[in-house]
Amino acid sequence: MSFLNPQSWPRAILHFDGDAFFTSVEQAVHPTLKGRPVVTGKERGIIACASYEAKALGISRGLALHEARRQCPQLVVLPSDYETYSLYSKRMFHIARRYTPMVEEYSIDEGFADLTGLRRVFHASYEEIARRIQSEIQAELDITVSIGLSLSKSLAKLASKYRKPKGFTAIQGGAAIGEFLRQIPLEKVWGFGPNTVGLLTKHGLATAADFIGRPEAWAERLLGKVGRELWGELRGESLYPVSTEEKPPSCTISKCKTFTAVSSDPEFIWAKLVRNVESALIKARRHHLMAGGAAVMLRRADYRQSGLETRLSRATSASHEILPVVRLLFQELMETGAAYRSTMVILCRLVPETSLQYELFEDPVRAHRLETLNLAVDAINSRYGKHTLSLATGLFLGHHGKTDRDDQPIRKTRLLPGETARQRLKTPRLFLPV
DNA sequence: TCTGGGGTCCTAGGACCC
DNA sequence: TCTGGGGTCCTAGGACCC
Repeated sequence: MSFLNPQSWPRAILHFDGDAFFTSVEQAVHPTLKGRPVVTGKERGIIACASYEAKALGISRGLALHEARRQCPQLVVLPSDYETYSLYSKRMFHIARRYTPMVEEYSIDEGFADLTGLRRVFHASYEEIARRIQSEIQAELDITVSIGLSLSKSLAKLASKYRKPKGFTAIQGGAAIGEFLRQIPLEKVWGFGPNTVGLLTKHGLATAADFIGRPEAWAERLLGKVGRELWGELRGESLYPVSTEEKPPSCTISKCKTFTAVSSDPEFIWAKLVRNVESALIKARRHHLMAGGAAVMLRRADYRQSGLETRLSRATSASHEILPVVRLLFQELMETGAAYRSTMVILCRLVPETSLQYELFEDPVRAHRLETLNLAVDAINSRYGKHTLSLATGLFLGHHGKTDRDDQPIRKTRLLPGETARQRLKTPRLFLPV
């Protein structure tokens, strides 16, 4: 094993991480909140982010609000304001992009930048460039970030978390890496979750240094591809590139909601599921996406989960088209008498909206498209019959309580216009209960 | 964490074809 | 009809992330 020459920066990867991002933005926008214990998450009753002042009083993320208020009566509780957080996020990434276009927006409050090769351009060391980015963010946005600078994304991310808030940690080459990783317990490593940590602990490992001290082949044998890659990343080999690609609109949209109390009432549970479907569809339409498949998951009182998934005969974002399908899945899944605590719907196989269905049913009709739309309606009606849509809706309304998978009216119904025999709704498949 | 909500990636194994 | 090998596609589910 040969660590890299201490003076060389084969790669200079920066990770910047907003300190208590949501509450910091709130304090920047409302300076009177500075120095006070602030939390966000009012709308959900659970703390989404706690300012450092709140953390100092023992308030942490995930805590129930009533509990937090009891502990700390002077707590300032705010609803999440994602619009503003996104705006600050954009500004933060914009500042990083003054130095390089190689910036990855990893999440709303953290990102990577590949600074490799910029020393000459800015007549500055990588540390100086990183510090400039850090101080410009603070000066212009009035929020702080913690910085990690190292040879790979995994190391940079560990470094930025090492000192917070407003931290600056650079780990370059050789002995520095080994020394640093000796202080890092396995569970801090990006990519080691509870299961992996458990496995590694069984093999006698405790720190990230222990991990990279094992042979590469050992890491790969035990943990597969991810294990080999992390092994290299932690030794300073940059294997995960900083990706500037805009995240393609996600392939799934899911909505889940936990009931305030568990329920075994099918009508109640169905109503909750319908709400999930509607909000998932609203999101889909906002992103101009249509779902080509749908899945339903129910979580039982004992937290076991089961679900069913199906493809749609064609993509849609119309609730009157999706709900009958979801109803089928729900009926198949719901066990009479069993108690449930949450429902989830997943819209999958999302594709860009082709606009016809959406325009037709959801939008105010625009005059210049009227003719096109009418033609389309005529075409659908003449091809599939005027009951095409009412069949689906009636199905949803009229078969309450039916749970037979071979339910004839359901199986035979042409759920969506445009379906062929091959595309017909497949028999739902069971997800294994967890 | 006694369990919130929204995602991504990887892999084993089955289906299907030649 | 059975057997075998090999390739590809798809899916379910695990694990992990913020």
